[in-house]
Amino acid sequence: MRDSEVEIVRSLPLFSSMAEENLGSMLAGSFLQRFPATVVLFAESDLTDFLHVLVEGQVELYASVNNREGTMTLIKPVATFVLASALVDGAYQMSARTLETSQILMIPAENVRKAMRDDSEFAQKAVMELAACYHGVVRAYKNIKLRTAVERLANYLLVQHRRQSGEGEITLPVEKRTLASMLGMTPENLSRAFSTLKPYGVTVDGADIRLEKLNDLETLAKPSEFIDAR
Amino acid sequence: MRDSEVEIVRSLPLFSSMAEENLGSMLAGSFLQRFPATVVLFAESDLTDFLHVLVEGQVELYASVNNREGTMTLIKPVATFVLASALVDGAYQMSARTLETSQILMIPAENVRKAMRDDSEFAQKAVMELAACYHGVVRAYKNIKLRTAVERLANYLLVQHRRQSGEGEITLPVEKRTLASMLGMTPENLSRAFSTLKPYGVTVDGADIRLEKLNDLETLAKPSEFIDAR
DNA sequence: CGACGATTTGAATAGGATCAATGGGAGTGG
DNA sequence: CCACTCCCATTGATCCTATTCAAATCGTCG
Repeated sequence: MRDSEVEIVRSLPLFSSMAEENLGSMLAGSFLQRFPATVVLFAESDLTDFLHVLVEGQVELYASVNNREGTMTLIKPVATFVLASALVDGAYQMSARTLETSQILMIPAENVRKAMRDDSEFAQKAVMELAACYHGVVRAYKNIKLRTAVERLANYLLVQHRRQSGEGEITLPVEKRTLASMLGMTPENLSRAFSTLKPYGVTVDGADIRLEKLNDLETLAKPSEFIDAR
Repeated sequence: MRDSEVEIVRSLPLFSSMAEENLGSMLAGSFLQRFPATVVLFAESDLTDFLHVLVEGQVELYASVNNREGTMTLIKPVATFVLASALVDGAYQMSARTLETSQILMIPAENVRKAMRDDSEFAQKAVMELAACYHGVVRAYKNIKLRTAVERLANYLLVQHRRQSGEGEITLPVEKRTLASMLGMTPENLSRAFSTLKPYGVTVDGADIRLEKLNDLETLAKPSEFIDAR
């Protein structure tokens, strides 16, 4: 591994306060791999070989039941994923695929578990990271359980607007069908949800969305600090 | 705190390998409290003062949006809850109420955070516990996102049957309206879901349920190792 | 016994999914 | 460069699932 790659890892809060030697030995046997789009990285039933660090590109975590499939979450660089699975030494619990060409640093799960045992600083950070992941899923769970499809879309748009700070204009970071799946609806229904939001100042042009009545949209969406990410 | 109470705490995997002195200092300032049924213990926006250990009774964790409300999970003795919130020193993220008269051991969250810093064994266990909690919510999320109401009920019945090992007979451990909320539907819809399951050998008599065609029910439910708890 | 809440049932409605057909881009190969 | 193909997105029609509103029944507890 190159120094620049080590730096990327080091820049993540999870690894920031790890002792140098422990970081080194954890990264031994790790490798950076490049994947094209649409590649399945692992299935939910696979044993967790690696903690993944998405360095570039985009990854979708999804789950399947029968022949239904749903997006659990989207990963953007730079971030780790499947930390919980890597730490408990079991199945991944979710499947993953690339949405774009991606670079992923793969750290052997066994190394991560060893690091947790040997480096108490890292264990602390792992606790914090896991707690944040946990609250993230709790938010997603509340979102789908307590809101309608239109409300979920409206809140999604508001969150994106805050993140992109685009002054009334945002660009969807994923294909609409992926967005639909993440929001727990069909692509058809997402189209209709956008139509429903037209009276609230939402206009759509491909992936470019204009939000011209933010106040009205907020009135509809009723965003909540305990569901919507900052 | 009495020795018997310390023993209860010690019996939980989370605290099992904690050094004696650390356990002692963590429990300093803790107290066992008795609550009647239907008492709100905290709201999702409250700052997390205590890690809770349910010693006896039953507790519901729930969330509210607008004036909609939904059960997130049910806690049964002996178990801790809101560990993640206690560790990160923020809001609870979920509200809690007792469903029955309950005894709850309340451990100051600050003590828990200190224990995590001081006791590396405890930090390890916290990681494992959090990872398990995380996977628990992921399961719940998949369940509600990928299954219909009838499927969720069918799988719930099968899980209860396995747990109660009642040879074709189970008893619902909660009121039907609470079960409905946990399964993400209205009480009316739960009634109808039970009716729908009649052809699959499910007969209802109050809280007593008989499952007379387990194979048919499984065919309908299509249980999944990665959604349904063991 | 009477009151209250839980549960059930019925009817109407709403929210979403499915099926089908059409339009639109992006990429491919001629 | 253009025609072709493929997949995404949209729209319409219909169906199904689940919620809402209303009313009746059942149980429990004071």
